[in-house]
Amino acid sequence: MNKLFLTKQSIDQMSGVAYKSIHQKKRLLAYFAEHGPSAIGDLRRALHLSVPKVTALLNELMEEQFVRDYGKDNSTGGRPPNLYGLAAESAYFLGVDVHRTFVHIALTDFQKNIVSITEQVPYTLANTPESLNALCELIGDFIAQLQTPREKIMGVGINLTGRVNSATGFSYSFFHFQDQPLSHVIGDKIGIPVVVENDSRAMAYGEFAAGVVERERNVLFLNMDYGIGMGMVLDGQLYYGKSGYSGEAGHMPVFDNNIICQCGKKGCLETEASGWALVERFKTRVRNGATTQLVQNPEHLEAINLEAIIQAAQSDDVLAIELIAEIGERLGRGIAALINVFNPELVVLGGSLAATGDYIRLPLLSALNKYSLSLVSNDTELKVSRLGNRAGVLGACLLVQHKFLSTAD
Amino acid sequence: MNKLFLTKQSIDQMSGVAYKSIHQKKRLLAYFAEHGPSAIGDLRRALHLSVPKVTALLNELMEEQFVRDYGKDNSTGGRPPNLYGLAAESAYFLGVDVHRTFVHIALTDFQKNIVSITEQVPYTLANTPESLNALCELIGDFIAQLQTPREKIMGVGINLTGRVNSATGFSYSFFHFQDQPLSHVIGDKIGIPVVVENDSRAMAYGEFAAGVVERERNVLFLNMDYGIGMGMVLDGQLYYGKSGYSGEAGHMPVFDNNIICQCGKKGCLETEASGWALVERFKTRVRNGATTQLVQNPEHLEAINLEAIIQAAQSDDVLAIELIAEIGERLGRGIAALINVFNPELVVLGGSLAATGDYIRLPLLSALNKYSLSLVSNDTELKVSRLGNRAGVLGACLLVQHKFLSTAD
DNA sequence: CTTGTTTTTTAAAAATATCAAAAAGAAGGG
DNA sequence: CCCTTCTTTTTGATATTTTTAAAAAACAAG
Repeated sequence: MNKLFLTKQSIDQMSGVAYKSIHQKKRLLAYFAEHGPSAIGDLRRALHLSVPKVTALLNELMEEQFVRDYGKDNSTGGRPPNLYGLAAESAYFLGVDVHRTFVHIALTDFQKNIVSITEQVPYTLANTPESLNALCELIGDFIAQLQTPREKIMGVGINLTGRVNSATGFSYSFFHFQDQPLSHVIGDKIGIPVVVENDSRAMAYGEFAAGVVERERNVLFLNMDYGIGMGMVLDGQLYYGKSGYSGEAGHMPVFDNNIICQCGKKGCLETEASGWALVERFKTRVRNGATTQLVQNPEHLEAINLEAIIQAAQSDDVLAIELIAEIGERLGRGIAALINVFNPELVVLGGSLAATGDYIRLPLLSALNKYSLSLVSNDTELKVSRLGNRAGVLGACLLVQHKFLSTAD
Repeated sequence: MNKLFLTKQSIDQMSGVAYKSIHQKKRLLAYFAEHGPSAIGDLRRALHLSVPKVTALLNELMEEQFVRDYGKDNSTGGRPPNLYGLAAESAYFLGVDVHRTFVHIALTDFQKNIVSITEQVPYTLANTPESLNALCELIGDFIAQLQTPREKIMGVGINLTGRVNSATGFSYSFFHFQDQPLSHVIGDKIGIPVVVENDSRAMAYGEFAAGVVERERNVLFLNMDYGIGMGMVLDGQLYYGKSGYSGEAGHMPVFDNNIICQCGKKGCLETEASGWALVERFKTRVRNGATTQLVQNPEHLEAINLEAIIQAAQSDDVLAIELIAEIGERLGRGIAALINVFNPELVVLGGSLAATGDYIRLPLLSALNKYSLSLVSNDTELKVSRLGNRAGVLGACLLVQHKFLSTAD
């Protein structure tokens, strides 16, 4: 039954009609994945095929269980068309969102529903083979506990921070121990094809495919955490750059300060407009006598970390709100630069700092008006992530689904 | 004969096979345009068609004069394959590169050769109907003087500065007098389909399709003139953004100065790293007593303009070279930001300032090392435009050709 | 000149589109 | 409430297009 998902080698050995048939079926499924259940007429127009041909393809796909009849659509005057769509339980996709101290793992069905999810599984990310093994075990455990039969899981998507080239399957910042691509290494261990992806890009895709993005085709997604990452959807496609290192917005040199960034350079956006900068500024203010819910004794600043500050802001801590606004204002300068360059329809604020909602969004918005060309920024909406901390793990699942239905070859 | 180039309306009325046949033929021609003369076997693989089908299509295209037999390729051991390619004289494309005080006009054949070109035609760009009429007359004069029959000119590409949406045909900064798109307005006047495009984007496409770009698929093109514009080729496609306003790199807020930019904001890249900034700094230095070939009397600074400074640098004027290096250094900061975001394979330096070659390129390069993540900038090459001041006009021609062969619908 | 290799042509087989007919509702009238 | 008419979708038979597979052709090398 799993005849649709093939390796690149087998494509060359395939006969012309076999290739064509698979290509057409994938295009049908991809159309369903993007547009939901559809009538034969729509499919015909979109794929430039005849009605009988589409009917035949759909019948085969229904035989293969990938497609299901979704009943009648509302009539437009005459006979109502039949709707066909993906059969939710015919294929599943697993996503793993790896953070420094925990992972999220989720399984989605063919209809993009979350079937099973475990969040905040304790895990320590380190660039060691042991850490990689531990990750594979966590994935194995998750699969073992599922109701879903293993062979129905068509792929596993894994998000990692740092430099990842999802086309080749290589991760350079983490787990780069072998000559083989990491995706193959893990894929061999767990026996399911693997796609590795950069975390911010996966989050961007999550919001794009199932989040706050509606019809927009040019979207910037800001992953605001301790650092600042960015995922970009341009002309409806995830953008990678030459070797998957795009989106390092946090290291744009936009300030004239002397703060040394993690990357070793000075003046990076991150040095003044990131979770890291927020924590530093918070500590400095407390040391200088500012009061906050978070700490009573200015000698003991251990309790101050990013999550704590975000929580404090949500409980109306004045200092937290004030400093988050400052961060938003500075971030606005960086985003203004990006808007001038990309002319996007939408900028999505994501990552842990996005949980502060309008506390960060509104100062950012006013900075945008200050720094970006008004004509350009009038084109651009600014929204807060809808998926929140599930953006990554959902993005991983959906990205695997997308890759399996892609006809790029 | 001109059956391949159709309006969008007629596509819907077309029968399925007619559409398919045109689609396939266009794909063949587009393949030739990109890869040059090719053998049937290559075409078969690239288009996923059978050999007899490709043969039949080629025969029709040869009948229609678009394709020509280019003789035998070198044998790989057995029978040598026949090469087919575009017939240079079967279709022509006209490009018009509009500057403030002059225009370049050129005609290219189907093989991307320049058939005829007139450069620096005096013309005054103003946002008035008269100026638009004058432009149309210049185009008409150019066509009248050609040997090429008018009906073989498949399209006219026109580059304008400012905000241009080439998909809809609207230009907003210039000639926006009617509700109709500008491309239709001009097209009706001269009787040939028109494509309007932003100048920097057209230049970027020129370098991409026939200039310094070889196999790179992610390329940033800097148009360094009085202002700083940018055209972007991402994943092998020109990037437009939501409404064709992308690439405003000159207005990224990266400096903390108080110089007010043309756009009304402060701190724009252009305020310190553009031809405009170069002229201002040059004047200031001369007023403060610096010596230069350009002026003897510091009271008379009229002779100082961008072209003069560039020429002075080329004749080894120390002040010019020094200030150009300064501009390059500052521009490096902006480009570093872009490289961090785009992870491109190549950044092309174009526009009039590019004529200074290594005088601007080398300081820029060292600034890049200072400001961008080394891993990212190691991926990126920095080259000077090959087409020089012909990038725009050639880009206009090639972009029209590209649009006419596109199967996007 | 023969043999080996690769490309091109050809004719039979398969796949696909077209067009006409049938089916499935919706709307309106008796 | 049922029947007729209207509209649109779906099906089926036929015509067309496309692929397949086998034969022929073109050239290189021995």
